[in-house]
Amino acid sequence: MTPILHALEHEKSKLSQMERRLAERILASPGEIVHMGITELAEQCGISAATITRFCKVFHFKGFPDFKVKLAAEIAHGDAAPQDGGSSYQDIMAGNPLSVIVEAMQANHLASIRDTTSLLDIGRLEQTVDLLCRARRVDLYGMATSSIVAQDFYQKLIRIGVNCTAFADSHMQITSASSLSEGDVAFAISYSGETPETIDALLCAKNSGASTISLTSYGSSSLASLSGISLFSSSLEKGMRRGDMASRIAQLHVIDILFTGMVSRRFGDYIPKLEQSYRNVRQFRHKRGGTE
Amino acid sequence: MTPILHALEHEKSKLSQMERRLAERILASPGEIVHMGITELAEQCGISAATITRFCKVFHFKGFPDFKVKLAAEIAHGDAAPQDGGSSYQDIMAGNPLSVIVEAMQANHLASIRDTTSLLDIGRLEQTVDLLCRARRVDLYGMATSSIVAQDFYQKLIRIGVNCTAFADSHMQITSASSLSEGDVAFAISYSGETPETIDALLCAKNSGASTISLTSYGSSSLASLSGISLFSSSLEKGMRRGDMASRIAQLHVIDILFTGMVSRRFGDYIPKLEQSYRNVRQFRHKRGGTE
DNA sequence: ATAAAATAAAGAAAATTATTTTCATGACTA
DNA sequence: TAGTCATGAAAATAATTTTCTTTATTTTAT
Repeated sequence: MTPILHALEHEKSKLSQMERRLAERILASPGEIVHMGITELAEQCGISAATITRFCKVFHFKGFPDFKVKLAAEIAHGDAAPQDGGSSYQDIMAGNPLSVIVEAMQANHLASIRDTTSLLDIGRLEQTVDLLCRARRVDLYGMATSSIVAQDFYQKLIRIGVNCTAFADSHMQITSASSLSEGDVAFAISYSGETPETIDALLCAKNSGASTISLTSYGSSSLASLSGISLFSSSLEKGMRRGDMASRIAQLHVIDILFTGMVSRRFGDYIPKLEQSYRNVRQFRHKRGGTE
Repeated sequence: MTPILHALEHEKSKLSQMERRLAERILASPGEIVHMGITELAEQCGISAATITRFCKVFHFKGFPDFKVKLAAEIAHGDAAPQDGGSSYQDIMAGNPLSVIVEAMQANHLASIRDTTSLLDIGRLEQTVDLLCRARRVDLYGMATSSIVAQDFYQKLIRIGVNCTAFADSHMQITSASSLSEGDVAFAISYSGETPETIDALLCAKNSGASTISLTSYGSSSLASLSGISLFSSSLEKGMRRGDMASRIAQLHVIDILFTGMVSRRFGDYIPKLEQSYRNVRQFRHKRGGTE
């Protein structure tokens, strides 16, 4: 199932009555929805158009048309792409031979990258790249698995001379967040979007006047709601226990896009720094001569 | 090419000037179009919105929104699509619009995962899983980008109670390697396979009697040659400057396979520990209650 | 060959339609 | 009993489509 539909299914229980009715209608025949206007859909569900718009915002779409386009892209995925096991996530069970695991893992990771790409909102990416390029200082927040992603981004950013930090320690995150100010950027990464430490840090950064960006798995989450720009990677089905594997790869995929976007935008500034950083590492090593 | 885009390409010559300009804009980056309003697109092409609507009708769509939804569905089909085996890596250039970067990045990452999977040697993977499951102690070595991968593996391994370390500091790596002995495993990760610090650490581990495993980009490298088991991720074409992006994702892909292989093999031992580790994190958080 | 008529292309403005926001109401909750 | 929440109605806004007009191009009749 596609991330959007999956998210609907998953969050259905948390929705209000009318919203649930809408969710059910969408799940019943997603293919129809994409060719409908908001009014038509509202009538069919016996609800108001306003509710539909609100519903779309809950799921972080810009509005109903945006929802339609993204949904259309995803359902298209679903019934195509059978060349690598389809884009559905495979659960990995006990006692499977390694060859099965390899296949399943490949299917998962491929699906996760594809799904993430189709969820991406170019406009938001642009904004994010913009903020990051301009930022006086960038704070990266993430715990556990997400701290890996944060550190990865950190390594990239310092190579192009962006003033940034990535603390794995939650106290340091807060401390750093408190000292941000306008023109700074706080970037929070979380698989669930509910990691308290990360939420706290982002809130703190927001209060300090920094721009806030989140990268979470798709679906409504606290972190996404309270951040200025919310970016998403694809989420996995419930049954899949270790969803953070694919998620982490999907998040790195987004990070790579952001970073490349930055470099591409400010080629002249960044590339020399990047080259220099590579050169310095090599040079230093040669000088040292492998001893020590 | 998708039917819609193909049709545009084909009929382009028969269209009028302004319509051709529009068709070209759409063909240039179809992915962007679906997220645009008619007005925005009109401006970008220097034509009027009316022309766009007319254009859509020529191609038998109900209107522009209808066109967008259909196009979105179609490019979703096509965007992955290197099932022809031609999994070629795209170079990412300066000044590219983000939509192009997104597509290129997706192509790269998908290709890199596919290629890596096909390079994998199941036998070696089995051996590796075996060694890791039995190991008294596991050392993970990796510098810079590869240290991210090492830390990721570290986080996974400690969750299932494997006694392991992942130092980013090269002195600590050596120190730790020196204290290994038979029955221990040293796992070295490096994109180039030539990182001196990592090579030193692995050599040291080998001298101490530990089993040695390397994970590098495909090709002959010092690290691969001197390790007991050498695993490979896909290597990129020369032209691609920042190959470490895709490489890192490919390496994580391998790590995921190894880890899942371990869990799958010793399901009874590992799963309870894994569950416990998740539970503890949650529980601890609740106790704390979000204060502090 | 040239002027008038016809046709086609394209934009501007008007009309329409779709979507979003605001506001008011009633229902449920603490 | 105040307060929050869900919801729809209506107002506001935005997007799209249609109509109308202009301009350029081609055709045709002289």
